[in-house]
Amino acid sequence: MDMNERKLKILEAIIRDYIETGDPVGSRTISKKYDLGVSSATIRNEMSDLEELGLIVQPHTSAGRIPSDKGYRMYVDGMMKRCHITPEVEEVITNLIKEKINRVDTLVEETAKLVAMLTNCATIAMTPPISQVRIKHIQLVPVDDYSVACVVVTDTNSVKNYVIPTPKAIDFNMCMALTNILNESIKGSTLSQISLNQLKYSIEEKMKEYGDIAGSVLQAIDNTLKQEDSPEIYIRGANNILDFNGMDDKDKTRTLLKLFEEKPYLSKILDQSKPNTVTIRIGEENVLTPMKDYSVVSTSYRIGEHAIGNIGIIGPTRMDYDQVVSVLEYVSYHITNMLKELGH
Amino acid sequence: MDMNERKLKILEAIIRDYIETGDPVGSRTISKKYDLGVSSATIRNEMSDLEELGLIVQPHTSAGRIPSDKGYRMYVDGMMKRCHITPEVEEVITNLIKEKINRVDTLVEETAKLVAMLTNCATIAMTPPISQVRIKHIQLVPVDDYSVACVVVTDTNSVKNYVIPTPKAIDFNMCMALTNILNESIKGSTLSQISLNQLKYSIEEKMKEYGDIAGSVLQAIDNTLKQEDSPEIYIRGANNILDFNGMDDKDKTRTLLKLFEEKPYLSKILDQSKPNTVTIRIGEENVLTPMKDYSVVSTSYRIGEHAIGNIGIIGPTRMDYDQVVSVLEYVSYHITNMLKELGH
DNA sequence: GTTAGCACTCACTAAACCCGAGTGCTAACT
DNA sequence: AGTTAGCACTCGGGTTTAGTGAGTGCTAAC
Repeated sequence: MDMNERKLKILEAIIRDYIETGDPVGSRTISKKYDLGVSSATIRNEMSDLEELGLIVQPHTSAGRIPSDKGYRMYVDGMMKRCHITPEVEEVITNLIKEKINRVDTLVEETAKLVAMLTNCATIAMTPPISQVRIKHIQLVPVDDYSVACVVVTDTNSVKNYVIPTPKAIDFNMCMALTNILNESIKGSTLSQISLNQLKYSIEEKMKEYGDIAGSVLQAIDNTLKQEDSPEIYIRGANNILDFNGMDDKDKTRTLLKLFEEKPYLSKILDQSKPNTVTIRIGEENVLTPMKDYSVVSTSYRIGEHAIGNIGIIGPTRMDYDQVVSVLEYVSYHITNMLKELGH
Repeated sequence: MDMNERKLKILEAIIRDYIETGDPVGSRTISKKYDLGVSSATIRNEMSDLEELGLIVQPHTSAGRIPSDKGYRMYVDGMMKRCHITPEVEEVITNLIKEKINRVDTLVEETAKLVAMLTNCATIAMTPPISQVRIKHIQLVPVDDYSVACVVVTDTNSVKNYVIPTPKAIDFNMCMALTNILNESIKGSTLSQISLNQLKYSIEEKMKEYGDIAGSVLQAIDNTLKQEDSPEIYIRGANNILDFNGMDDKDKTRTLLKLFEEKPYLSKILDQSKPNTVTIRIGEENVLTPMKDYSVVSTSYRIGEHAIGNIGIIGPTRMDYDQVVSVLEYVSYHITNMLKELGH
């Protein structure tokens, strides 16, 4: 048995209707609401085939059909339509980006909020990890005898700081000296391009008067930056998960809420997305077990050439894929665009 | 009609039992489980009085009684007992504090997590606002022509940065010059003690060669610091709110979840707490409307003399007040203690 | 003032029941 | 061969009914 034009149409009708209403959809509904020119009996036969193909399932005998993960997959691969972004939304987005353009962190945070509002899904957004963005300025500031703050200004105009324990006492003058040398060496590059360790010898050379301290401080900085290369992660619209499960399932809701407090896990969820496209993982397609009950749709935006941030949503497998994908595409496209100049 | 010894005992029994079981408690239960030496009929009469006094209520005829807000109030005011912190918990707390002592931010975050775990309530914790902590070092770093980053190292060894738009172009040398002067003036003080505006004239004097730029930059810094004087706020154990309402009430749960994404609101919740004590607001006692369905228990910890951070929990009015108060007291006492040296 | 006894209330549960949406199958029709 | 009408059957969900038991309030006796 094979797919044919009519089967596809019926599948699409089932999915559209189910996404809209949330009720299992029966043959009669389709023959009435969607104009296929055949009777419900014929549709019934086709539906029986679709079920055999694993594209739809029956929650129980004598109920209508609902799409399976595989059915949704076929839908998003072939039948999904981009949907229209209303002018009002468009305006909100552009304003948002314009206003916040100087603060990438808050821009991303606000974007997450917006996407959550538009999609009714829990939205995760993260800034690029520090190692991927170009560094405009780096500054060491003494904190106490055995620690310095390393302040990094990126070309996205966000400022990060790291408190770094140093192996040896370090004073203000030395901070300044090291700051100067560091800036000369790495200004305009990303940390993933330049390994601080490579600089070690040349810097020890230049800072002879401080002995081997400079080198070991550098080492400490390198370690900390590598360890704490974690981006900012925002989650917004968490309340939407209350509608995902048939409310019976408090345990699943709880599990999600707990995960939302684990930043490393959130970044794992978004890691799945590939650059320049919207990635959709439906139900069982998800690698991470707790996500197997949901769909994850994610994409990325770029800042300049290298820096890549992610944004994505978690929602029920029964979600309005058309809309979600449209929103994400639109948002990521615009963030990337508006930030283009910053990263050249 | 008046309270007497026996009525108090009965009230206490009702509250203890209800907190433990969650079921409305009847006269028979009390006469069996708690040894008051009188029959259920007598207790019944007393309960009728207690109800008249507004201390307990009946969810419906022919159900047992449950405490009212007023009843809980009488309980926490007079009958609550500190409860024992188990040695294991004690160890966890001390280890936590020892490990994280250098990073006040993460210390507070981890503490919130711990408290959430121990109390099964949603826990909010916040660091002191920057204006309250002593400043160890302040550093201006150029970001682009029209903005500088102001990096503030506090005597709690946490580092904050603020990106500040400047009215006029500002270069590296000027940053350094201003940095030096600022440090001389405000090192060791808190921003609430010293108004940057006071410094304006003396600084313009010292930096004559830059014209009035220094003054206006200072102004900009002052503005930003005042505006963004917001502390870090952490919320942990949000999932616990799923157990607060009788699951029927999805709306209330949703409202809470939404609020948890509004940092200013969270800080408002904790603002209610008075220094050096554990503050308890039961149900209707809360000023903030959405909190009127819950109890908020909060306290503060100190860093040095001035800096005050808050930590508190939101839970159902039916919560184990004994335990919650004990945990909060213990935790705040220990944070304050361990951080004492830092803030002298 | 305390207690035993008793009638009454009412939420909650389970069982019985009905309804309707939906299916699958068969037989007839094109 | 594909399509359709007709029909028996299934089963989830809602409604009704009855029963149960925890708990109260009142009264009368101790």
